[in-house]
Amino acid sequence: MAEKEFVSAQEVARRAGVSRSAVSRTFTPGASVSAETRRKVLAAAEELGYHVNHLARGLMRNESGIVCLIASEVATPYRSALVSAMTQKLQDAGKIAMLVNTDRSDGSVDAALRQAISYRADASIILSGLPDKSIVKLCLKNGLRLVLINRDDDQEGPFRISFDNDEAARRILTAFLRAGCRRLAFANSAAMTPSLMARETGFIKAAEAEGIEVIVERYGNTSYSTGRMLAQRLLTRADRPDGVFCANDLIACGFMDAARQQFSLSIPDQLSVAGFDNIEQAGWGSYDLTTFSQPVDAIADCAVDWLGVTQQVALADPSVTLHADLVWRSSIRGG
Amino acid sequence: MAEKEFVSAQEVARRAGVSRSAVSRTFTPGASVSAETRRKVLAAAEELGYHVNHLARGLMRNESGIVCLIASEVATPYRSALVSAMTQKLQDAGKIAMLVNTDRSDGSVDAALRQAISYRADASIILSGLPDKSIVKLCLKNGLRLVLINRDDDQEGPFRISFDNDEAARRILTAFLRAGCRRLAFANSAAMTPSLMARETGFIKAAEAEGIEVIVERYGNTSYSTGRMLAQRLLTRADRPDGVFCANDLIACGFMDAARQQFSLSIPDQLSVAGFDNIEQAGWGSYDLTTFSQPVDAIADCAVDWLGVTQQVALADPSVTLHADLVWRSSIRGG
DNA sequence: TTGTAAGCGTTATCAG
DNA sequence: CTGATAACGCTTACAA
Repeated sequence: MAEKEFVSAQEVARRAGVSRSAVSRTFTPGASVSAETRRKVLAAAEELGYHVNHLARGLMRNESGIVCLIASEVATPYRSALVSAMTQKLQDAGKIAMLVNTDRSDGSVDAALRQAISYRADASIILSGLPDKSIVKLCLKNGLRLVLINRDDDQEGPFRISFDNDEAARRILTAFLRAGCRRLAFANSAAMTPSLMARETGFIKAAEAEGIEVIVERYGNTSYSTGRMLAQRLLTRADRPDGVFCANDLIACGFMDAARQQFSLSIPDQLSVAGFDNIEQAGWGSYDLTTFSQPVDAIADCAVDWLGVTQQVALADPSVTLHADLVWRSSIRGG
Repeated sequence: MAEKEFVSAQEVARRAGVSRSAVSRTFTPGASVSAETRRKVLAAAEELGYHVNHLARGLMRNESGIVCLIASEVATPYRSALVSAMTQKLQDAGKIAMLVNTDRSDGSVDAALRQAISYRADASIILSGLPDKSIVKLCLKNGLRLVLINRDDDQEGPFRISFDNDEAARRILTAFLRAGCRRLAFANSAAMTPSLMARETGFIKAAEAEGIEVIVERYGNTSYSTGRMLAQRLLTRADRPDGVFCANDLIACGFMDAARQQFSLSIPDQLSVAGFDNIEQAGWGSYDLTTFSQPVDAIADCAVDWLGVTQQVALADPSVTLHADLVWRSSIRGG
């Protein structure tokens, strides 16, 4: 069984008693075809279970309808929220997402982009990692649009969407000071991606302007367990910090759990904590974390809108900086 | 700029001074081509930035290399872990994942399958929801393989992977009894998907066998906030339960937070809680939840292996039941 | 091993 | 509005 395989426009045409071009036109929005022919074609198609072959269509039109999503750590709350929003918006725009997981190797962003080229994707949205300059040039030459999320690098060509991390750092500093914190720390992973580093340096600079020195600790990957480890390191210091800005929410959650369970600290009375991302768990009762929201829907909208724009315009405005809203909860003592 | 578009095998052939079939063969594993020609072709391809057009290749071979992942609630911890594992394993098997988000509408699983047919996907893996019988038949007729995850329905045709929920229910009942719990409850969402219902009925039956009646509460969707709401309902009862099996971890986390914060209950001293899925957060310090692990890697392996199998074998063994391991943590009083 | 030629299922062009 | 015909870029007999 099952050797019959797919049904083609040819067969539909025969069945409906029309030419194959009539069939094609019926399934091409805005093509001129009479209501009667259309009806006959649709009936025959339904009966036979015909579906336009997007492979062949993409071959002809040089536009596959595929958009490649390139990401690592897809199971992470923030990343998965982004993937979810992206797939949704792409579908709304009539596109379909191809998801490439780059967890394994390091040069895999480049490999992912080659996949995108091979499938003649209309665009690639890079949610994590950074492609090599040469492959970027290759993509652009091939008409494959590139969107870079959360990368403040000075890459040429790709459309870049990122957040104003400096501004966020300044705002959270003010909040810490108003809460009466005296010894501030920044809890970072050792990943040193642009956005993480921007938060770190932004926080340090903002504190410097107030004459305060920030204790910085970096360790491991950007995860919950890293947060616990950072708590271990920061809270055993003689000059124990009383206000900690964590590079993201995952780290903050780990930090809070360790602070409470291993150091019996009360939050926010003895320790104020802030995070970044506003992942779902930040709103959970055990954390109720003050953090910055990176509105994934806005990012997705922004990216997908840009895909719909003409090439001319696309090249004109190569980047966008969004603002991260401060979500005030109870992990910082109220002013 | 960028109007040059993609480079074809034709151009590579010209550049390398060989026929276009030589180029094709060079990129077809196991085709007969001399080392010398191969070298020339590879050099020319590299120089020109040639990439095989998978659209055209798929058209010829009737095998696109695309596997469609159909899922709702992709941002959820369990679901995103599954998506991550699936994409990884598919890539290892030389396939590529197309992700279709079915959050929006209800009949969207069917729509997603139509997409899969249109792109001539080699298979579709349905992570949530249930397709209509007619579309399933259409897929199968078209040679599109179907995998159904966590669906114990009596669907014909698709390969089904699910967990032994009954067994899990029996085991957790034993644990509750050993912990000295007297009044048991099952906290479920109103989604009533097969796996959720299997856990519920399995738990009820197991308790019945011991002469115990289970309080069942169902509410809303399968989420953290539902867990809080269920705590509200269950913990205000006159016969307040002291052992609660939650349909999944997300519900359990919400339940625990509400139990502690709104009812000042100590877990596990005054209340034992168990969940299902073993999402990352179940292991976080604030929850340390006893739960069942649904090993996403095993599921993904199982699904992807089946895709590689010949059609004959594929039809022979239409389903697999995996065992969910009990992950013992501190949310149930120790025996 | 190599090249030639015939498809794969579309869409776009161009007469009618 | 409709139908033939020529691409699109590739793979695969078949013949050399």
